[in-house]
Amino acid sequence: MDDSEYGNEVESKKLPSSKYKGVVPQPNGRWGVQIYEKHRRVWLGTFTEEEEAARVYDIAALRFRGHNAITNFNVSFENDEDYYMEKLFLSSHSKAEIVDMLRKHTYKAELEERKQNYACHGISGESRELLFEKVVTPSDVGKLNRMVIPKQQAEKHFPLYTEIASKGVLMNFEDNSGKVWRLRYCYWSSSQSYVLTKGWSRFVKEKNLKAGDLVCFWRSNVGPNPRLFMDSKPRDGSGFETMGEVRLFGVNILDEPNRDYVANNR
DNA sequence: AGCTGTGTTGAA
DNA sequence: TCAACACAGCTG
Repeated sequence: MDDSEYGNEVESKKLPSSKYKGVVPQPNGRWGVQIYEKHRRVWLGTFTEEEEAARVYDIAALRFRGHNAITNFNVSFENDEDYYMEKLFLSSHSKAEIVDMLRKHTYKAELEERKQNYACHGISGESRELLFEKVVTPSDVGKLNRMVIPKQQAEKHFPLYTEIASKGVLMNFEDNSGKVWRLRYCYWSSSQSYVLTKGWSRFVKEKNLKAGDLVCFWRSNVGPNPRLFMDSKPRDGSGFETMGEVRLFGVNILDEPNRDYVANNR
């Protein structure tokens, strides 16, 4: 008898199965990773190490299916700050963004960068200076797609010079999850108002902002560059649940309804 | 030329 | 939903 039935893996055409979920063998000995969603396969890249591939699957599973997803390794450090940071990181990126990072092998680096950011600035605002808050009006959250910044606050914190006032400037704000919001800020001479325009309606929609809710603006001068922050607070909060402390743990931030996933082929 | 990732199928 | 298998087509 020949040895084709056993011990001839080297020249055998049969690829070795992986013991890990979502991990499939590649002809060259590397490992592919895939996850399924709605009858469709989402390709997560190829990796040299089988275990690395398995961890990639786990990350995608957490992002796609929430923290109860079946994974290859135990990722259940409830109460662990690193695990919380990772959940926050996952929930503040779209599925497409996470898939992209996994495929490009940049997920770990980007997560670490976010953690560094957190360590430097904190999420609870201890290094942020509150600039001002505004109770949003019905027209701020209506169809005008703009928010008026009270003139006194605008001129104090976000001065615009006449040459560019009408054209406006693009400003980047981070919210408490680390998500960046890019908004146009300009002066409308017709109404003599300072307004946030392009990008504002997206913020309203995603934060589910209602008239009477609060929008807060901060600045941080820690680190190389000054940074701006904005986020919303519901109208009748206890007044204490700002951001940062409680409410961080135990919230199913990964259980949000699914949104945009578009496979990106490149 | 070698590799990745898709097309496809059948099992659970 | 899942992995197995074959290989088209992409990349360098």
